[in-house]
Amino acid sequence: MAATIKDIAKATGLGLATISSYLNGGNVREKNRIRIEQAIEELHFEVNEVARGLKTNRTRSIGILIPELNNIFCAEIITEAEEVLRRQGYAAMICDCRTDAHREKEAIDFLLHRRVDGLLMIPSGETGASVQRFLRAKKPVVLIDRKIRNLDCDCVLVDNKGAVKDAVNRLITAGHREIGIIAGPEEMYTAQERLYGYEQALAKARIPIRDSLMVRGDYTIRGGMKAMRELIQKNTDLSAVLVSNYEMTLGSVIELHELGVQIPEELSLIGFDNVEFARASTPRLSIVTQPTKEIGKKAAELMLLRLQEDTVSGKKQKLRLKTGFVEGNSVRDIKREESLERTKE
Amino acid sequence: MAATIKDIAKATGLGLATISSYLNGGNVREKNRIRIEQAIEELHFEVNEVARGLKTNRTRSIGILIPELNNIFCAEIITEAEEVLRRQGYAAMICDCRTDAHREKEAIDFLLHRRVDGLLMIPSGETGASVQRFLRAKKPVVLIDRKIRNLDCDCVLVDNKGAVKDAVNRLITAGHREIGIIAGPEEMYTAQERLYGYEQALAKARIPIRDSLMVRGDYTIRGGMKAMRELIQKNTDLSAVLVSNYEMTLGSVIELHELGVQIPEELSLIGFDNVEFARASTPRLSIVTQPTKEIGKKAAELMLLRLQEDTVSGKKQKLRLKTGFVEGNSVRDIKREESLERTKE
DNA sequence: GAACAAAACCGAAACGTTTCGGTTTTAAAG
DNA sequence: CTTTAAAACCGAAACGTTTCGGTTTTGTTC
Repeated sequence: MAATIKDIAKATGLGLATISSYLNGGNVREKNRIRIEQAIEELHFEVNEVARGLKTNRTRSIGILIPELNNIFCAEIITEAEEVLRRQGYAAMICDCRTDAHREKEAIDFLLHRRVDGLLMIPSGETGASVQRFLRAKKPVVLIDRKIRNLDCDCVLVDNKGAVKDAVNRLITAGHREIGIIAGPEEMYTAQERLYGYEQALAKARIPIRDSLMVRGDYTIRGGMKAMRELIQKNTDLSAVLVSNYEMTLGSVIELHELGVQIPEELSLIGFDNVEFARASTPRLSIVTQPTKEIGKKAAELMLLRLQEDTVSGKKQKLRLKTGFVEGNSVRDIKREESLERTKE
Repeated sequence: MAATIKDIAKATGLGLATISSYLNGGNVREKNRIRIEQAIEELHFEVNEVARGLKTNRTRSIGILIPELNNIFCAEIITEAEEVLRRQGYAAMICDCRTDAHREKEAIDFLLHRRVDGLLMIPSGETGASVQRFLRAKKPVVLIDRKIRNLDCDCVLVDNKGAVKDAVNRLITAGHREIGIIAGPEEMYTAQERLYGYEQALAKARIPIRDSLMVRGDYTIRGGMKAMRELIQKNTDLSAVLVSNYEMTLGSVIELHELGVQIPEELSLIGFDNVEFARASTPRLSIVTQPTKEIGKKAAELMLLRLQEDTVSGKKQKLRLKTGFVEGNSVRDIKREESLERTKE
C-alpha cells in the first residue's frame, strides 16, 4: 500500500542508494533533490522505521520502566524525559510494573525483545540480574532515583540524605525534640538514605534516637495513614513528624484529619514532593521538593549521550541533584513562641 | 551477535519454517519440540520483533497520545490501558503533547512513521485531519474522553452531562440557589457537556441562569485560581460552586484558602476527580469521580478487539461510562439548617 | 579539450523473520 | 504389508531499508 523507497527510485529514475542517501542527509544534485522531494510528496512516502530498524539494528526507541505511572513523582520525571527523547527522534516505550519485582523482570524481557536501544528506569525491585542483560547487549541503562547494588551504570539521583537532614534541622531549629519520621521500605535505596539523614541530623544536635519515633511505611497513601496512627499511638510526646514521600504525606494528612489532630498546634509536619498539594492544604504544608523535571531531563540527556558515543563502556556518571524546600505553616516555631513568652514577662 | 532463527534451525537440524511455526504456536513433533527448546535455551535465542514486524507489517505496538502525562486523570487511564495492552503483547508508545495542538499533530506523524498498529488518544486539539490518516491506513483509533467532530471511530466517554446535573442537583437540594460553575475551555468537548449539564439542572429547578455565575478556566491549577477569584468578585451572593475538573478544583481550594474563605460556611464547593485529594482536604471535599480505571481498560479492550478482527470498518462503538460521587463536608445544607431552625422555634 | 580528483550515483546483498506451495513422514485403516 | 489422509516439515522469496564496493558524472586545471 504505502510507497517505498523503491517507488521513489522508480519515479525519479534514480537508484535505491541515492534515495537512501538523501533520506539520511547525504548530498544529492539539486535537480535530483527537487525530483525526489516531489516524488515523496506525490506518493506520500514515509520511511518505514521498522525496516530501517531491522537493517541498522537500532530501533530509535527507549524503554522506560517505572514502578507507577500514576504517581506524580514518576509522571513528572517521565514527562520530561519523554519530551527530550522524542525531540531527538526517539520513541518512549513505557512500562509500568506496579512496584512489583516480578512484573519488573517481565517488563525488562519485554523491552529486550522489542529491541529498544536503551533503558531508562526507576528501579523498584532488586533486579540487577535482568538489567545486566541490557548492558551485556551493549545497550545503555540509566537508573533514576535509585541505584542497584553491583550494577555499574549511569544514574541520576537526588541528595536524599541532605534533604532530610535539612528538613529535620529546621524542626530542631524551631525547637522540636520529639521528632518522628515516617520512613520508606527498608530495602529501598531512597528510604535508607532519607532515614540516615534523619539519624545524622538528630545525632548532630545530640538528640537521642528512639526506635519508637521511626516508623516505616510502604510509600503508599494507606501506608502513610497507618504509619501516622502508629507514630501517634506509640509516642504521646510526639511534637513533629517528617514524612518521606508524597503518597505517605497525603496519607498522613488524611489520618491526622480523621483523628482530629490540629496542624501545627498539636503536631508539626513536614511532607515531601507535591507543591500544589502542599499549597492547597490547610494549613499550607512545609515540604521537601525534588527537582523532577531536571531529573527527567538529565536522565534523558545522559541516555542520548551514551547512545551517540555508542560506547557503553567508560566511566559511568552518577549525578546527584539538589533538593528544595518550600516553607508552609505546618511547623510550629516553639523557640519563637518561648522567646515571645519571655519578652512578655 | 544474538542468535537468530537460522541458528536454531542449524542447531536442531530442522528447517526454518518449522522453527518459525513452533515460535508461532504451530505443532511440532515432541522430540523436535524438545530439541528446539533446548537450542533456544542454549543459544539464548529471542525472537526479533523488529524483523517480525517488517515481515508481518504489524509492530504489536500502540501509540498512546495524551495531553498531559503529568495529570492524574490521564495517568490513571493510561496506567490501566498500558497494562491491558502489554498483557496481550502490545507495547505502548506514549507521547505527551502538552495540550498543544501543534505538538499533537507532530506526535501523530511520529507514531505513523513508527508504524504503530493503532492509536489510543485523549484528544486535545481539533486534529481530525491528522487522525484520519490512521483510519485511511486501516489502523484503528480509539478516542478517550472526547469526541472529535466528523471523525467516526470508537470512543470511550463519560456521562459528563449527567455527572454535573447530579452534582448541581445536590446543591439545589441542599438549598443553594446562587450556584456558580467553573467550566472548562469553550472548545473542549467535556467542558461543553458539563456546562450543559449545569444549565439543564438549573433550568429544571427553575433557577434563572446568570452569565456572571459561569466562568471558564483552562483546566489548570492557575486557571482554577483565577476563575474562583473572578467568580467571587462578580457575585457577592455566591453560595456554592461546582468546579469541573481536578486541576481547577485544586486551584480553587488554594485560592479560597488564600482569600480566607471558609468552606462550607461561607461557600460550598463540589470538585472533580481525585478522591485522595478530596479526602485530605479540610473539610473533606465532595467530588464527582470518573471511572478512570474502567475507561482505560475499556479503551484498551476496544482497541484489541479492532486489532484482532482486523476490520476497521463496521459500526463504531461509543461507550458512555457512569460517573460517581463521593460525599464530603464541603457542601452546606441550608435546607436542613432552616428546618432545624424552625423546629427550634 | 584532456586529465584528474571529487562528488554523485548505482545495484546487489543483507538484516531476521513469515509465508507459500510443495514434499516427506506418520499412523490409522483395510 | 499397502494405502491414504493428515500432520509435520521444508527452502525460497519477500518485507523495506542500509551499506559495500565500484562506476559514472561533474567541474576544475592545465
